[in-house]
Amino acid sequence: MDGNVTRMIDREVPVATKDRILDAAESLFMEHGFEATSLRSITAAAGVNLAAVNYHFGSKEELFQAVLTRRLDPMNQERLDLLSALERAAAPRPVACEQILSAMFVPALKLARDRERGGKDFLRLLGRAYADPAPFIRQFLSGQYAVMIARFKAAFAHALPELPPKELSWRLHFIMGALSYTLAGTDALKLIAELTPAESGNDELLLRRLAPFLLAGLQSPLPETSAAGRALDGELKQLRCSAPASR
Amino acid sequence: MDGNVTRMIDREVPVATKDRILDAAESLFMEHGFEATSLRSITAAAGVNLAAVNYHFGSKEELFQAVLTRRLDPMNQERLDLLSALERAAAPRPVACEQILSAMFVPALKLARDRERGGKDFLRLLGRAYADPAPFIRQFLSGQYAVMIARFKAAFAHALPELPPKELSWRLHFIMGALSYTLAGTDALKLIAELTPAESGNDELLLRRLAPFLLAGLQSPLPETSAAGRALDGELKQLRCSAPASR
DNA sequence: ATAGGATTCAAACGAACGTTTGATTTAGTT
DNA sequence: AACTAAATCAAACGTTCGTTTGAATCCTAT
Repeated sequence: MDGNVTRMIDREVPVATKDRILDAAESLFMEHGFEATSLRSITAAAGVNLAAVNYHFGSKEELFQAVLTRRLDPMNQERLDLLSALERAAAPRPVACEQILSAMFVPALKLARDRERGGKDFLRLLGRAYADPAPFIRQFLSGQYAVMIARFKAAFAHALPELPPKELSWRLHFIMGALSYTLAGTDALKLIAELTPAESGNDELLLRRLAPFLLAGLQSPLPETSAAGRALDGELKQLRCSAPASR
Repeated sequence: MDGNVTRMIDREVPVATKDRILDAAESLFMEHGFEATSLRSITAAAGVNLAAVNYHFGSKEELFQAVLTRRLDPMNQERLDLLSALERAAAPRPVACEQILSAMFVPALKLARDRERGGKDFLRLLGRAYADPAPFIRQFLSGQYAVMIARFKAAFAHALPELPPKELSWRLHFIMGALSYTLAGTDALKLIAELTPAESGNDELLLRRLAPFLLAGLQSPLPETSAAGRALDGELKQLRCSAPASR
């Protein structure tokens, strides 16, 4: 339709259409979610023909997976490389918790800063994908993360030898929850409203505040000896004695 | 279609259809999300006519809000009542952090246990709604939670006088993230796979492990003095010096 | 018994969806 | 220049969606 169709810059002009689709899909999936985003809106935003998605990617689901894979694979690989470097540097001793956490966060931060390669749009999309009920998304993420999670769980287990494995699993679960929710940036509650716009849009600032919070949680005492655990005990005991379903 | 249409039990048979729709919608919205759930599947599961939703609720969006309101309003009211009771009992002194947390968690636990009134299905739906990008859902939740969040934020501010207000906002944000993610129970990652089925399905056990984790995060040192903050600093300094977008 | 409002029903509405088709254009090889 | 495979295109496919309609039915109050 428009003029600049074939830009023969230096090298690599393999499939401009594919990348245009991926960029548009990344932005629109981020904004509206998977189900609420139509292929017609994606192809219109990308300036390509409607049939191009099915031609290049096969289906809408495969397009979504391609959007995730494009940035997730390098980021997770970088996380693993960082962790390996930390483990080598720590010699026979285990890597400290805060350093393991930094190996998880730094690649995410790096990606958030890189505006030309998706930037925060992608992190928001990723955070949203974690909470999506679609089975194909859950399966896909499980596969993508399996090895990385296993490596990091083992590292944390060495750093926190006194923590039972099950407890560690729970805490990693909580960490992923806080991470994905904050990255998604939905903020259904208006907690962030009182922060300045510059702050609420700054992923780096966000992760730098999240890391200490999660580190403290990781190193917290076991539920049986925690003040919170005992407080819950007290309230629940009352609950059990009172009417189970009053009103 | 079937036989038992008009059950004249004691009192209150006002609108069985409305409740049947709400129950079916709660379960299906929980399983597939808002966009991916059709009114036809809801009305079929409820055993009512397709037009009943628009007749009784007006639209699909209003039905979704009705599903949330039905259980959210009483739960949030109970949270406020609990917090008020704690504040009265603590006299002029501020309520302890762990008790404020318990005032947030106990009503959720109570609802999770109450199978007859939605139980965990509703909590999973709620957790999913937090992460939904649809504007009408975000607006609705903001309105529902505004007063409760304000009250609890003030309580935490009194319990943690040394914590800057902005930092408290962030930490409440992280708490809501971990809470909604764990309640949603999507678990895109296979962290929970190694737990026994009895454990992974037990919301009470989940919240009793989450509370100490979050309490530790709330009481953690400020980012500037935290080990995690310093670890991130170190890694990021390297990052800034190296190539900003290599490969 | 009967009028009248509330509810249920089958049927259809137009719109939007993901996907497919077959012709047409583009780019690269011989 | 002729051939071929890859890529793009307009158009249509069949399906499903949320919503509306108008008649049939149920319940209640007179």
